[in-house]
Amino acid sequence: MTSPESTGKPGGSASRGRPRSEETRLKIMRATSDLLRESGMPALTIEAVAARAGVGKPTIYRYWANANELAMAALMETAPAKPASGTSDDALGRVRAILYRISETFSHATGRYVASMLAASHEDSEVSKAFRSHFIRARREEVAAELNTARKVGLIRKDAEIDLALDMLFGAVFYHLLMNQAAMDTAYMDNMFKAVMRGLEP
Amino acid sequence: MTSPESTGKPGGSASRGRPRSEETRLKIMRATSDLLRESGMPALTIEAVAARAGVGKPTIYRYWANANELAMAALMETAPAKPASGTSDDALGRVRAILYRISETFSHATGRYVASMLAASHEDSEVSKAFRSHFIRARREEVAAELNTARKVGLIRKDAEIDLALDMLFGAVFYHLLMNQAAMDTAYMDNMFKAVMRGLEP
Amino acid sequence: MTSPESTGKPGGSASRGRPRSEETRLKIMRATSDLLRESGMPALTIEAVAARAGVGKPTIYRYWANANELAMAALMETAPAKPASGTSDDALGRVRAILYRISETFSHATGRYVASMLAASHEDSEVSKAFRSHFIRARREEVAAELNTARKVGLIRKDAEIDLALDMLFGAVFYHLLMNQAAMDTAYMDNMFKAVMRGLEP
Amino acid sequence: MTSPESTGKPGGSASRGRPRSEETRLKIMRATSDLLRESGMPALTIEAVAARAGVGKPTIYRYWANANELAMAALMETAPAKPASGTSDDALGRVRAILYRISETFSHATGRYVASMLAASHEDSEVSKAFRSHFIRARREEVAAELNTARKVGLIRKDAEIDLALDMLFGAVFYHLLMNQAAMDTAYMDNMFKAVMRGLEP
DNA sequence: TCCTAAACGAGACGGTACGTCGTGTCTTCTG
DNA sequence: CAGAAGACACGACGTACCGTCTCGTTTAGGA
Repeated sequence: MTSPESTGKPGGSASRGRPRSEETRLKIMRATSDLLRESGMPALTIEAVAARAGVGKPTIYRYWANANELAMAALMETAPAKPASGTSDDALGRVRAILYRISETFSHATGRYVASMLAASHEDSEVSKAFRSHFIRARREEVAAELNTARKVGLIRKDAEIDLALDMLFGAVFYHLLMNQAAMDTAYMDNMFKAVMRGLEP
Repeated sequence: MTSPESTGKPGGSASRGRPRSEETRLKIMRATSDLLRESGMPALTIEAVAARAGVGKPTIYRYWANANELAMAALMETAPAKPASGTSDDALGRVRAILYRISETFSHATGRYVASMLAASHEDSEVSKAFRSHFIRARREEVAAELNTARKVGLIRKDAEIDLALDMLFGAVFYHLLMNQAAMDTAYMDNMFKAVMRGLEP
Repeated sequence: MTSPESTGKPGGSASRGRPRSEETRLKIMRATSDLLRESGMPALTIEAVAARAGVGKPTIYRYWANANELAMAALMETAPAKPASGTSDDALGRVRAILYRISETFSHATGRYVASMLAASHEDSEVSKAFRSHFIRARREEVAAELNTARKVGLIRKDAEIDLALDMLFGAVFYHLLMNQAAMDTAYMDNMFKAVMRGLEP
Repeated sequence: MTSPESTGKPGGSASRGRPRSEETRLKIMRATSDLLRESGMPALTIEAVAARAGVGKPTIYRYWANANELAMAALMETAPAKPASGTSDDALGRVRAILYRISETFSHATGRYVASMLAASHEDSEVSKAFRSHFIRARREEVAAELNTARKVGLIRKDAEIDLALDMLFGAVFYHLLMNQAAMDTAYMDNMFKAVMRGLEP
């Protein structure tokens, strides 16, 4: 999933030669995460990763095209999309929980990098797409599912535009993060959530 | 306003030596904008700017600390916060107009860079703050003023939380830009606006 | 012999990584000599050599520490210690021939640089030592051998101090060069030689 | 004598404007000597001298053309050609004393710089000539005078070539310095002197 | 069981840009 | 007006990484 070059090419010569070592990939990922955590993106040079991982530079280039992709890959492995723990029993409560979690995740050091990279990555490389999907699309669909449930149950209007609601919820969270460099506090989040819901309620 | 080091400072030794040349500063700004427009951020090296502007590298470093600050300064001079033209006569209409304008501005090439840089700039350098202020705070306050007017006139609830509304409006616009790499279309924007307003109306 | 870092070193890790390219070294030497010949020491910048040789600057620094060492290395390769051609059949005649040759060598453009560098180099780097050895020690020992022969044959005193004679012979030649910026003329050289010999003869 | 541009132009406009300050010149000389002593030639930049002397760079350039000339000027003021103290009463003894002194002078740190600069300076600027004259020609003529005296008194041959003898004496001293980076020891010097004299004695 | 092709470490290579330093010239203000 | 202060265009410095290459050395398949 992570490595950009699909390994199994059944057609052709069917993978001759020595296969890529999973251990090597792990060493690289580990070194990358460590460097990111300790010194941030600007210090994340291929050179440094190679030295730290005890790996040749070409080996890294075999897997990823540049430092950015490398960072994305590492962040995806390091910060897995953990499911919302301690779920409430009503759909809207669960939505709120998810938003809380997101707000917190992205307010921490590493999360900040993820946010920057999400905003800055224009290219549509494989890794870039995977990254977006991993960190946004996935959570977005999580919330979308809950809202659909809520709609079915009648908690929100039948003709409520889910997509719009998602833009507003996520938008507010991220914009607040961007502006204030900190997670939303509970009260503010609740207000925001209520305001959006007011626009959706029957 | 733009140059990071205020020139005046009558306190101290009252500006000894040859004063900095405004013309030089302009040449640098011009070269920077040109390079940004033609080839984008990755091509914006101090080296290239110096060559293009016919200026020594140290001169650039005298004014700005790195390529990022340089870019921000240039973008601020180049893309001035033009006031909303063709203003409607009702406050909410004007808000919508402003949001449209923002959405369009940031969907164009240069605007995309501005957005990325806004999201990516962690440091709180002087220039960085000015940049945020120039591109966001200013527009935000423009809208805030309109919403306050609307509140006074009774178009929205007396206890409506303006700040929250601003987060939602701007958040939705930027988040949409980020996700879809394009400006909101008219209909979508109208829906969004209506939804937020529904949360605020009396 | 010339390259400062001996390549062999069988002890240790036995030359890992891509080996240094002899061709590259040659390109650098060639460019250096050319620049020296055409424009002299002040024009011998690492930058210029790199450009001319079609080589990266770091590559040059991998081999030599600074422009001076680079120049020395190139001069050693370019101006090889050619043996005295047309040797006479008596030892003292051969000595005189060698001195002539030295006087001429160091009175030409490149030779002047060599002389300056010999006089100016204080440090005792590897290259610096090799340089001295190449241009002085070697010739000196050539002459020393002849004088020893002469002593055996009885042309000069048994207790003649060869080292002293060498200092006087070479000293006079170089000092004259230094003062007059030109090679000794034949007559003057003969006189000098005779005077020194008078101090040594039986 | 030292400053290349003669200050007192009595003819013409009779020194218009503020006259050059001797104090300024002295500050520059002092700073130059100090820097030379403390950190050597490579550290002797116009920039550093200006800063240390509390003087503007243009002021330095008004007096000297480059760092080399500046150094020469300072060395000439700092290391004055002190006359041979404790003179013996015979001419050859005095010659030997002078040579001793030279050998010692040029074996010390600053002297080494002087020697290098003597050897390396190709250009024939005003200062360069003065420098040579100050450090060599003067001593040379000192010795020449003694040798002429000796010739008159009959200590050396009537037809002895004084110039040649000077080349040999000074040559041996400087060459030895160059090769051994140290002053001649007494015994060696005596031997050398005797050997040259043997070539000259009646 | 060999053969062979790819992965791997190491590091040299041609480059590009960095940020700094020094040069020598200039411009402005102060004494 | 000389002189200090320092901005300026220029150019070289030595360093850091880039991404590619060439080595010698594993490490598995497929022959």
